[in-house]
Amino acid sequence: MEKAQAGARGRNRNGERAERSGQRDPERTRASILAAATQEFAENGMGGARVDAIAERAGINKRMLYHYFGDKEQLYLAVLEEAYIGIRTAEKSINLSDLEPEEGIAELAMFTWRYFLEHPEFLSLLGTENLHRARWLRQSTRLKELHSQLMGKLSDLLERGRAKGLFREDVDPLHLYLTMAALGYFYLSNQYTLSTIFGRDLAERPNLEGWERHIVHVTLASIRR
Amino acid sequence: MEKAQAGARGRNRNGERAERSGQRDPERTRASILAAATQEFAENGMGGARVDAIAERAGINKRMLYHYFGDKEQLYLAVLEEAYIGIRTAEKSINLSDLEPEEGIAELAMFTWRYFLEHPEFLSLLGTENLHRARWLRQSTRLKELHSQLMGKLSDLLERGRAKGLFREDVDPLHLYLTMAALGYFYLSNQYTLSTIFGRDLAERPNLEGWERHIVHVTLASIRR
DNA sequence: CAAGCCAGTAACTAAACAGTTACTTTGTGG
DNA sequence: CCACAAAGTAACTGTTTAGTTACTGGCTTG
Repeated sequence: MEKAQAGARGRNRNGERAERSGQRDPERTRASILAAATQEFAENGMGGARVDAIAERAGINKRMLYHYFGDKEQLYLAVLEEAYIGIRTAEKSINLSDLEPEEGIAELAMFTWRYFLEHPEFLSLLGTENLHRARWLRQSTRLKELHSQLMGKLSDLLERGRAKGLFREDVDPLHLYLTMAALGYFYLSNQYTLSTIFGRDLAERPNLEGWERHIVHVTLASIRR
Repeated sequence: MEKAQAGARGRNRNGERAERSGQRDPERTRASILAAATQEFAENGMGGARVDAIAERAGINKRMLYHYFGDKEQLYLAVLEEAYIGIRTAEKSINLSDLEPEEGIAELAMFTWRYFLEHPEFLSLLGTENLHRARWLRQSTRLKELHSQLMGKLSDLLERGRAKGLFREDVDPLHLYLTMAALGYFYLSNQYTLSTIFGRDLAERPNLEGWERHIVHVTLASIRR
C-alpha cells in the first residue's frame, strides 16, 4: 500500500520527471485500461469487444492488460463491478428525510432516470450481462454483497405515505422499484429501434424532459390510494 | 414462384423419395438456416454468434448459408426482419371492437406482455440491435414500411375512453405504448441480473402472474382521469 | 433424353483473435 | 550503488473465424 502510494505520486531524487506524468504509474495504467475496457465492452458487448482495441484505446501494451487483470473475462468482470459500484455509491448520497412521501418517491424516480441518462455505458453493460444470463454477476462475491440502497429508502417512503393515508396498503417495494427502473431503462436502451420505427427522435431534449415527467406521473399514479 | 412450389412439395416421377423428406428442398433448407440463426444470434448477439455454429445447428453445410443469405450480416438482417414480421402479424389478429375502453387497454397490455414472455428471442434480438444503434434496422426498407398495428388500436381506445370521460384528455398514445412495452421488456430482459441482486427468482410462475397484473394496473392508472 | 442450372459437400485460405514468450527499462530498499 | 522486483515493450504462436474454391449429384425443361 505505502509502496504503491510512494510510486504513484513519484517522490524521487530529482522531482521534475515524476511531476510531468512520470513514465511509470501502475495506478494510472490500471485506471486507463479499465476506462478503455468499459467503453469497448459497452459499445460491442462481451462477444464483440476486442482485447487489442482496448489496449489501443488505453494507450498501453496488450501485455499490461493481462498483467493487471488476468484475461478478457476477468477484465470484463472488473468493468461490471466498477459500474455497479458507481450507481450504488451515487444512491448513498441521496437524502430524503426532509421530504414528503410523494416528493421523495418523485425524487427517487428522477434520480434513477437521470443516472441512466448520464451513464449509457451502465445500461449497455446490463444488457450484455443479461444476454449471458448474469454469468459474471453471479460469480462476483463483491457484487452479491453490494445491496441497493434504493430499496430501503423506498420502503421507508412507502411506510410514511401509507401512514398518512396517501398510498395503498399492498404496494410491493420491489414492484415499485422495477416500475421506475423499467420506464427509464427501456426508453433509453431501446431508443434506437424505437426512434427508427416511430420516426421520432427520442433523444431530443423535449422528448427526454417529457418522458421524465411521465415516469414521475406513472410511478406516483401506480401507488396512490 | 410456380417453380419453387413444384420443387418444395416434391411432385416427381416416383413419389416415394419426395415424401420422406426428399434429398433436396430449398425452402426447408432456407427455413432451417433461419431458425438456427435466430437461436444463435439471440443467444450470443451479433458479435458472439458463430457462422459455423449456425450451420451445425441447422444441419447444413456452411456453403449453403452463403448461398441463400450472402453473408453473416445479411443473414442477421433476415432474422431481424422475420422477428418483427412475427410480432406485427400477431398484432393484426387482435380484435377489440367489442370491448369497453378499459378492457381493451388491459387486453393490449396483456398481449404485449405475453408475446414478450413467449418470444424471448425477439427481446434478445432487440437488445442486440440497440447495442448497435439500430444499424441494420435502419437499413431495412421492409421494416421501415411495416408499421405497428398497436398504435392505431391504442389511439382508437383512448378516443373512446376520452369520450366516455374515463381517460385524461392529454394522453400521448406513444407514451402509453412505451409504458406497456417498458414494463414487460425490462422485467424479462433483465430478469437474470435482477433475480441475482434481489435474491428472488423473477421467472417463477407466481411472480410472472403478479407482474402481469401489475402491468395492467399501472397502465390503466397512468391514463385514468 | 440431354443440357444446363440449382442444391449440396468437403477441404481450404487469409485474416483476426486471445493469450504468451523473451526481453528491456525504471525505481527503490538494503 | 547494486540487486531485485515491478512496469513495460515487441514480436510471436496456435486457434478460431468468416468467407471461398473446386467439385459432385439431382431435378426440370426444351
